[in-house]
Amino acid sequence: MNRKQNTQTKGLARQGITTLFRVREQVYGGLNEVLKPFGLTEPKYNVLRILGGIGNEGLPTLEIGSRMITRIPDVTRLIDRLKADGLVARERCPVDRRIVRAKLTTKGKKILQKLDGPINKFQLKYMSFLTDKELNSLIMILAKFPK
Amino acid sequence: MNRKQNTQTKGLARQGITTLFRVREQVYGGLNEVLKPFGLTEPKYNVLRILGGIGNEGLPTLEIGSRMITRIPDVTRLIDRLKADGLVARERCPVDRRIVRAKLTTKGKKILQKLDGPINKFQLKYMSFLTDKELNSLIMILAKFPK
DNA sequence: GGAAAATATCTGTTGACACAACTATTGTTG
DNA sequence: CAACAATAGTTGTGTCAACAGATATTTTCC
Repeated sequence: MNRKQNTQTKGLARQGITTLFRVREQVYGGLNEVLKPFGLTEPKYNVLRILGGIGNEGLPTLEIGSRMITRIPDVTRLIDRLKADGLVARERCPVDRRIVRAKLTTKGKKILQKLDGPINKFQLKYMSFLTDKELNSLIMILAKFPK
Repeated sequence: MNRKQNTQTKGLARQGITTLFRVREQVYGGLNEVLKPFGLTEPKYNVLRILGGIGNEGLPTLEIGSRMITRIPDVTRLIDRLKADGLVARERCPVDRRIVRAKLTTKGKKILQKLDGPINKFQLKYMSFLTDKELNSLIMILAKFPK
């Protein structure tokens, strides 16, 4: 009986992980479709959203990296690309000259605003498969995983 | 009240997606750590697992692609790499010469066997944060999303 | 105050991914 | 049965990601 339980739990664990991966892939694809017409990818959008959520003073490179959902080891060149797109600007901190802060340009702020509607629509669309109760459960259950 | 509800749901939808992404990232990272000592990545392992789950006759390239969890547009070169590792073999179907089947080599089968323990351990480790009931709920809720 | 450690970022390089165009083979249809 | 469409894979090309090592600046500790 103990063995049976264990076998069952094993199967469930596998199934849980597989389903988690599959659904994430689905939602991730949907997000990238929303972003594509704007010339953005998920990691790029991630940075913009992080910078949009704070004040006008910007954030140091590593701080951006640590706040990202998708772990990216090379934030420098991700920001290089955003800079090439004209969406962020860089400035070296005068107090501690090791630090480089990135902040949104006007163009970056505008694109975030323009994304607001489509992103909201996307979020509601993909979560519409769940009732509010299920959505709450999902969040609660996923919150049990350690950061 | 309707507006309030709506705003709340919006926030929940955002939170649900963010948490989903974050947890997947965590688990995905854990999986890749298990695979790394074996010279594998998640997509590579994914292919091996798919080929291991069927008989000895192998599967056509596109069929492998459609069964993968992570959507990969370029299965050909993924299999190229697995072939270079000596883990899969290719053979052109004599009946329909458009089709190329990939199948596990002995080395590929062996590495899957060697992975069996570590992968099981990994799965149980990451799902140990949940009770069986929560794990069941998670699977049930995630199953509501369309394929 | 100067050497060593720590911090913050950048660069080089290699391999992997993404999108599109291309080839080869088979199926369909007038 | 010839032409066109459909199917199955492959290849070309540019971009991106991953890992390691290098650089610049500040902090720490004798």
